Amino acid sequence: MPPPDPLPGTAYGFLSTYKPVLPPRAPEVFVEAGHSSRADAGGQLSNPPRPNTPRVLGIAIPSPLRRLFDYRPCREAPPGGWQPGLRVRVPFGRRQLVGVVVECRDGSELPLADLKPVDTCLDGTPLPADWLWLCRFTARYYQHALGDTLHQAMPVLLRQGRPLEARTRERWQPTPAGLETDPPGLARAPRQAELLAMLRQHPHGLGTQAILAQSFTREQLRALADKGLIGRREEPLTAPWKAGEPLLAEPPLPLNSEQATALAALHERLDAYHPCLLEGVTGSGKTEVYLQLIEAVVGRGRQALVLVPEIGLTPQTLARFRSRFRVPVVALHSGLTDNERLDAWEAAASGRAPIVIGTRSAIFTPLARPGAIIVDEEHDGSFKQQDGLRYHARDLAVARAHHHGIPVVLGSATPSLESLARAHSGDWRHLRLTRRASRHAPARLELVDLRGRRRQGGLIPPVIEAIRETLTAGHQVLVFINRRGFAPTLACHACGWLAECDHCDARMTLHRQPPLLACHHCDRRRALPDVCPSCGSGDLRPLGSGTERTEETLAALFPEVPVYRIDRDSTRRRDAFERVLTEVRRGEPCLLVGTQMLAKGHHLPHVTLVVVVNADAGLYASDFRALEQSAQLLVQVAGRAGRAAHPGRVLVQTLHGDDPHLRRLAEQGYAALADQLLEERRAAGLPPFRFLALLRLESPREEAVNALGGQAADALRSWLGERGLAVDCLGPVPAPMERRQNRYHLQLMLASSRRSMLHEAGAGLVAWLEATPEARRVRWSLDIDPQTLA
DNA sequence: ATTGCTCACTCT
DNA sequence: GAGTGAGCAATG
Repeated sequence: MPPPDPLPGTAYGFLSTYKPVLPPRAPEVFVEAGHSSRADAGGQLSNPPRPNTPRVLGIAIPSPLRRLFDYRPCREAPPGGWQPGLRVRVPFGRRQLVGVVVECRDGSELPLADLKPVDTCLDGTPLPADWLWLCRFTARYYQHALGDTLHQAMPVLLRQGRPLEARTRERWQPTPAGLETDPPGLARAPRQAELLAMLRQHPHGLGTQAILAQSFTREQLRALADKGLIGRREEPLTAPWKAGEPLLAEPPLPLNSEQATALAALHERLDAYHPCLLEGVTGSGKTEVYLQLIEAVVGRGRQALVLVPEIGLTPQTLARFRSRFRVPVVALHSGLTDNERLDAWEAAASGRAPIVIGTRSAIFTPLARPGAIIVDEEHDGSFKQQDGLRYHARDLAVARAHHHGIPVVLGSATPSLESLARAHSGDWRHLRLTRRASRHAPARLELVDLRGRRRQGGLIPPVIEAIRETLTAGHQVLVFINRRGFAPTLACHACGWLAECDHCDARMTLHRQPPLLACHHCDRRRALPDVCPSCGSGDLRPLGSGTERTEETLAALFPEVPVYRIDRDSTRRRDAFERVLTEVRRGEPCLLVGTQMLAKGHHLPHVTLVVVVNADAGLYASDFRALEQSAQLLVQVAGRAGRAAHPGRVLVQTLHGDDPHLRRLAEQGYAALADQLLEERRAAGLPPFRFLALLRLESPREEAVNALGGQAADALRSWLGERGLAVDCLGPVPAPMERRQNRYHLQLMLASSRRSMLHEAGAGLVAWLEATPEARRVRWSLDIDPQTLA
């Protein structure tokens, strides 16, 4: 029986039965461990079951090739027999690669004699089945090569063939002989006697690192061990938590009635697939609901996986989880070494780590006893990978929860329209938290009309006045401006010349620290010209404002108050950002100028005024998600204001103060705007009411992309017609920024209200591209459910 | 993706 | 005639 559709009506479920149409492939024959093999067929009951010995292994190779390669098993079979999920070292062309067994069969399209044997099997037991399932699902859903998917979903050390085993740490403790009074053999060894005395104070033993830190030596340890006075024990780095031991290190916070209702709803179904949208305004206590859900899940001996946006895995977030629980909280973030990452993966896979928290790629962490998946700030764009394997971790979380039959909670103050549509339709449970802990209603957005006003560093006089009042009252001000650098570009006032990048269809951003022109699309840099390169005039002026210019203006206007700038340029040093935040949390009046790095996640309790320098930048972008994303960002920024005892103000500068969308957001809030945007999306036939796939083509040669784009569109259209597929094919059209890094970008859009048809069309298109010689000279990629059309 | 091969073209 | 680089086919 096929599994129920995890996303009813919009079907991920069809993937479980879907077979690509082109190119023809041998049917997947899946021989599970312990089943049918010729060796077993004639086996006698009295014999122990012989390990499964297939004649052919279908192996996924780390390469972009969308097919398996067949090998013969090596002489030495792994202890449990040949099974999908085993890593093998294989000869591939002139190289040796680490691949993964995906199929165990008895036949091949090729004569068996033409197959090379596997070199060695690297695993005693297969990599976790849940992980393999997720990778296979991902490869099919995103139409990506399975070998590459598996490769990317593995920690680096596993890719290199390192065994998957728990790293251990040595612990030393006294033996019974060492515990007796006056053990022999130490009369002339005072340091050894001291070391033994120290170890006798620690009945559970001490780690080698701790002992060496006390300036004892390995020789002394070895000498005591040789005398039989101390013994060595290996223990895993992450200690297992045993059911029944106390789980919490500190008591849970009391819940308000909304939180209690939400938590009760989650408790109702902990043993089944249960997708929930937790829509909670900033400061309404979503995290506490997560923590108490995790408590219940771990209390039942299961594991919880928490996904957070890239920017959200801060030391504070982690500290909150770690201080609540006595059990280990394993964090997966970009700062880990390869060894640490492997340890974390192993701890999750073995079940020793009850709580795993990480960013996008953490969705591929195997879990021995999955109990719940939580996606915090589910609307955040960083959950979608934007190159290579273009997966969406939130969507995979839902598919994975369905596979495991466990709850999945998607939390946000500003849910994506996709998730809202599912919640509205009743497919997902909709839980709401509307009350802030601080009693104040969330700050309203006040629109401030920029038209015809003199601006200083992007700010108009009444706004500067409001900043002055707030600082005078002893509070902090956050100025949000989504543009790095000093000014968006440099212009010649004599001839109208603008600083443009040679390699992209984009203006170069003017920076002052250090002074240069930089392209934010290709990282190309140029020295500042003294005179206009076009007409020789000296009248070159910055056009518009970025963070540096606003910082400079504010520093000049308010010399008595510190101004902190937070953007990618100012926080390049690892801890710079954290240092500023620590300083800001002390509560002295100050000005914060920053990009969206500041808008997300950070608690800034002393900020009572938020200024948005220009709301229009994102609002009128051509992308169909621009409005949704701008609204989410504005609400997130506004959420920084007035979290403490003071209600906050949010001033939003705009040239379009009468824009109906912006008005609706300001007057009625995000949910009201979201409802309207959903209606507009429905009318326009856009997601979440129809599904998109975007073929991107890219080449240094403009003619090559244009020719291929036209051919692909023609081939696809006639193919769609033949098969009677209800899929629209739009384009080819140049990408919004056609030339980037001297490469030309073209795209072809596929749209359908039926996921299965879209998927079939995508598979057909990929097959055509793989069979078309011209496509080899153009870089192409198919983006399923594209997040942006850029 | 990576490798090795062929063919054409340059420099000595 | 050796040296180099673009284009291409194969990878089990």
